[in-house]
Amino acid sequence: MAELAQVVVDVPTMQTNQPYTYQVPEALEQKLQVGMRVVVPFGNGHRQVQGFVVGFTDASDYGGKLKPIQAVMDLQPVMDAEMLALSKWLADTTYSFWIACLYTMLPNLLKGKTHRVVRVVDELPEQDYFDLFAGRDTRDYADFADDPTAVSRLLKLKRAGKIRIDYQVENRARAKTVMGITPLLSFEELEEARTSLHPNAHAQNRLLSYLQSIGGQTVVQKKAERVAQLSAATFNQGAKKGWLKKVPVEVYRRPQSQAALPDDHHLQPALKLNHDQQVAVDQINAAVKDQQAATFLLQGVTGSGKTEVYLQSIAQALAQGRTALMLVPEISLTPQIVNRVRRRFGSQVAVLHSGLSNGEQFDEWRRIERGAAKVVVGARSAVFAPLKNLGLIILDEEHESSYKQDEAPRYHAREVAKWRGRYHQAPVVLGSATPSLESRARALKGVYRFLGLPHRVNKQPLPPIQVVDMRPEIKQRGESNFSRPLLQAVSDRITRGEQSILMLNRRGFSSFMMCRDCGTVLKCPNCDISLTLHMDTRTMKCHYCGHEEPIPQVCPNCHSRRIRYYGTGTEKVEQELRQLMPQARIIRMDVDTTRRKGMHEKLLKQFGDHQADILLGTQMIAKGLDFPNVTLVGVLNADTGLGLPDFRASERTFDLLSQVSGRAGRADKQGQVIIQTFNPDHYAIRDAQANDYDRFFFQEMNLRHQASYPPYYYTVRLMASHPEEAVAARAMAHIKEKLHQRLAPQTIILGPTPRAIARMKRRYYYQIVIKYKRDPALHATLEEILQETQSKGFKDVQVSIDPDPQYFM
DNA sequence: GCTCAGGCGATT
DNA sequence: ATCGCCTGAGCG
Repeated sequence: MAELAQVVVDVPTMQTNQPYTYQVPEALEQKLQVGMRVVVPFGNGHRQVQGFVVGFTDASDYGGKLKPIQAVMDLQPVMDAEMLALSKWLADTTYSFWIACLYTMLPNLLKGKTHRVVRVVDELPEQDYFDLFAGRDTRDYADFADDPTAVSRLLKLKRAGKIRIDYQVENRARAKTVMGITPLLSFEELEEARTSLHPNAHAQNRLLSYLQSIGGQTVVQKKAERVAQLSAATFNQGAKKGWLKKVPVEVYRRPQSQAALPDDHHLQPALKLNHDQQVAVDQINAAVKDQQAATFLLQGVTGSGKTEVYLQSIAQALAQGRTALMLVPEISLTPQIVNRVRRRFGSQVAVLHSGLSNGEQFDEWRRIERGAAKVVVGARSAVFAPLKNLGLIILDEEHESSYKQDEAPRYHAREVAKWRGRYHQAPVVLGSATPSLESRARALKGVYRFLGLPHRVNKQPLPPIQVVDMRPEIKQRGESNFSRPLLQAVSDRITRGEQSILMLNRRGFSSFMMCRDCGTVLKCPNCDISLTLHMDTRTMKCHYCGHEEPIPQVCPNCHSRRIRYYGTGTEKVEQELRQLMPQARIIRMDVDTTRRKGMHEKLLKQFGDHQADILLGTQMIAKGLDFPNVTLVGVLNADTGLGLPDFRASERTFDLLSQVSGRAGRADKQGQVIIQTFNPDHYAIRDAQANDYDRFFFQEMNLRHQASYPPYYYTVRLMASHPEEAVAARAMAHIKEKLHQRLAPQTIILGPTPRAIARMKRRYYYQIVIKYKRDPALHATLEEILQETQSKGFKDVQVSIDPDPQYFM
């Protein structure tokens, strides 16, 4: 007796964050299933919204009259039981709206668009009818949206009952189709048709033979034209004569880069494993086979063949009839690893990442959902890939902070992966050369199972790392981004026809305008941060709100002309490098040069083809690249991140330096790494130089222990904002008081403090950081705070909660 | 998020 | 008395 449906509606607010009960009209009773999207009326007026059916019930304790579901948007559920349960868990643990979690887990196209349509229902004054409707009866409300006078006139007419505003939810999820043909006649009938042909009708004759050859199948017309060497006109004639019919055929929009890959008959075979790799693969396989939801930490130095372990483990999972999911930090950054998976597993691989168009994303999702793809490679959100019967989940570079989403829902892909592993009784493999302290500590405690790959596959030593102290360099030669040893090394490579990668660590860094006379720094009018100089557009930009203004000629404060830019951006470094080495060919890679789609791949390809001697870029060049001709890696400023007010600053610096060092000399040529720093004695730099993860780990663990930070404590960050600073501060003080009353005495509450960037988008931000080991009251207290800050005492105060934050700025 | 009702001051 | 704007409640 499932006649009432529980629907989560697309109204992301605290108050509506619960399923609403709707009647199921008789006509929909057979069609409707849990996990489908529906259109439901919601609220007053003619409003309708998209929603998700999350359950059925036969009774409701709601006092009012139940409304009926208006329409079903899907033929098949878009969420199965696993995904629904996961969405609920996600909402719960990240303190987010259920509806937001549902959308996060699905392709963008499944978020319906609502249109508002203005409809004339009664005689209008001539003037209004002419001005607003131009003689028509309906118009799209969006046409008026940015014309305030028109909007107010419309509202007046609406109050007078002359017009209505209707809502329409548009389902944007459509499969792409191409024209196909299906023979309508049997072999014999086609033969019969042939006898009545004019002797000169060669083309039609060939068409008949072709139709006979495909035996009733539907074929894409373009393909038929090619195979049978016929024109579209002949097919049209065939259709007219009733030999065949034209039918739309669903096709998948495949990402362009996929076209160039070899077909399934030319897949790359597995490589031979060394002993350590074999041990790792065996352990993982055993867990897959025995359906153990174990988490493995696979720690392997650069070049130790982690990827091959992943691939062979995936192969085993497939051999067991199960599917596999492999996550990589940001896929467009690592085309090489994606291609390796594709070359091994061919067309059963689906790729999901942010560079796909909505259509491509939707189609890859459908291939997975229908079981056509059994291996999924993707970035963070691919952790929600609708694979059934998962046998193995891999997170490569598990320490990467990009696995944590920095907007709501603030989930960590690692935790979602572990959840899915438990659900499917499948192992999760976390791989890294420099595991996060959290993961390594868990491996030490036996919570994760440790697998080590301490040796490089090619037995080559890691490249020597030279640390250059910049302090004497600057003293002797004045301001420069390049030390003499680095310049010498780069110029040696150019002489030898080899290549160099130079990395500028830009974390917490920007080029800003500063007046040399009065010290005024050009700041964003909306946010409390300095504007960044962008030479390409010749503007000053705010990286937080997008505000843009021309580069000033004079200081806005003292009108001095001596206003200059300050700091080091890749553009400025490039300029200096061009001056120092006019003969060098340089490719610059940063957010500016890679903004356009496909530029990333293009620049990397250019560099790979040796069209440049130097690849100069930000962190984005540190990961996953593998160019055999690169024998020098230089880090221009190793320590800009060290000074940040963030307990993970050292860990990130160590990771970055270790990571980037692995980029030198991976083939037969000996590589070299040069790190420029003002802190040559810092343990993160020293240990990275010595390639000593363990020493870094224990030193850093010590510090975390003393300061009660992860992995010894968990952290949660609470943020509150308001256009007025005092209101934000007062709200936070109240929240702190509440936390103090409710939380365990061992729990540490830091703050409230203004955030490092205290004002953003015209709002003032305060934050509280909670550190706890175990606090049974925490979850309920935070939920309560979210509820409470909806009340009138907290008008316009926005509160957000970030569990396990990756950044504290 | 959006709408409507009720309250209030401004406008005729 | 009427209009316009703000605020808060409720949405099934």
